[in-house]
Amino acid sequence: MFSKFLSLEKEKQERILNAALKEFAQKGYDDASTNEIVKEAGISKGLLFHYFNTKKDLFLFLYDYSVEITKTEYYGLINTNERDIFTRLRQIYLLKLEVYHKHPWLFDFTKVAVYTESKEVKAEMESRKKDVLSTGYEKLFENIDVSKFKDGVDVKRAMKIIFWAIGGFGNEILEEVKELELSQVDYDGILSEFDAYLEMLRKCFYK
Amino acid sequence: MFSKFLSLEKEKQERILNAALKEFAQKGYDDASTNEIVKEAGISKGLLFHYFNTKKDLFLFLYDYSVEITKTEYYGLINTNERDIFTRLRQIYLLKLEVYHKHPWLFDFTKVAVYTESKEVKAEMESRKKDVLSTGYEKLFENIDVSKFKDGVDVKRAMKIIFWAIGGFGNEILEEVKELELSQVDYDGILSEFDAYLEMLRKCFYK
DNA sequence: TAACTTTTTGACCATAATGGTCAATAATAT
DNA sequence: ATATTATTGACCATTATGGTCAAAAAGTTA
Repeated sequence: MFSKFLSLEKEKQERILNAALKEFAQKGYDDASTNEIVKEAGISKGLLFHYFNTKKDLFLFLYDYSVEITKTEYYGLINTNERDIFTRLRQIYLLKLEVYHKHPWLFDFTKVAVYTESKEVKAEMESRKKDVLSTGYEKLFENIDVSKFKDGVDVKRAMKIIFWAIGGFGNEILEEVKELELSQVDYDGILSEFDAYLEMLRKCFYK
Repeated sequence: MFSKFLSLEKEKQERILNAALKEFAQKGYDDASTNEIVKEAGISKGLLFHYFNTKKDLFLFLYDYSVEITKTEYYGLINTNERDIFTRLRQIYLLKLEVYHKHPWLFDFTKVAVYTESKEVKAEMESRKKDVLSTGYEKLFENIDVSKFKDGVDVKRAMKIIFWAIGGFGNEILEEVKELELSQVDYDGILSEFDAYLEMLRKCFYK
């Protein structure tokens, strides 16, 4: 069905995909404009509809594509054998940073798609959401070794604090990094800053 | 200039204001529709333009209104004499929850307004931003008593962690609470949950 | 070279939505 | 009953929408 599109060179595919993800992520299904997408992607109107019949088909293709990427490049790579929550979350956030760089609008798009209220696509989204991977949020905390926490610490709450703190740090970094090229990012600086925070939290909650 | 609008009954004013704040907050200046606003506010098209000449005037009025509210009902009420960071942030977040309830779209709108790229209003926003109140973020941490922190703790980082954790908690609550009526909100439950988190953080970082 | 296939274009549709107007109606005050 | 004010919504020109399609450009095969 999308074979024509899929046999394009990767670079062009990505350009179109990114443009479309961005537009939908920013405006939602109804308000997203195919004109904007083709302008941003640098292709003609006709070509977009040549690849993806309709706006709706494009949207649903993007969703399936996003789920696939999320599975193979994010959730699928989370190592649930790592039972130390700090090491685990460290790994996960580095992963997320990478995915973010390769697909800057993927997470935003997924969120918009899942929560869309648009009549045109809601039904299709609803049926897709049924066979979705476990939310991932659960996966973050799956099989964590709780015996490492100090006695008397409410582990659930502690994990939430850790989660929020890392999320806050992550968002701050993401803001800074969003515009930059991968090569411009000071990975080492970010990492040592990150580790300083993890170390503080470890001292707070671990034995 | 907006005297006609300002002499309306408060209830109607609020209805119009909230509808407009919501539409602009959700779609940004360019994509916001005055038709949507009047529909949501339950007034006729003509009336909106009778009160606020143009879409642009409405937008700028809303911004000034938002700044005013933020000043008088939020930043202005922060007690910087309270030097304990936990007590301070506790107070601030309760305040924020209240403002959120009275004006659910105010914070989102302000953000959208400040970051807008729309040609129609960018210049006016730029000049307004100059004489803006200190960002508030600074005010959160102004005059905090750092001597209460454990020796050897990097206070700056600790405060960030505290800030992120509270922000995370706050957002979670906001999500839950957004739709509800003020009377339906289980303030006591939220508060005791909040206090449990604050207590944990206090144990982490205070002497 | 020429014939044929595939990819790509953008001017062009009907339709719908946009910000804004204004004569006319309804509500209120005198 | 008259004058004033508040409110309506059909209407306007303009712009944007998702989608089409004949034709041009690029690529392939001979």
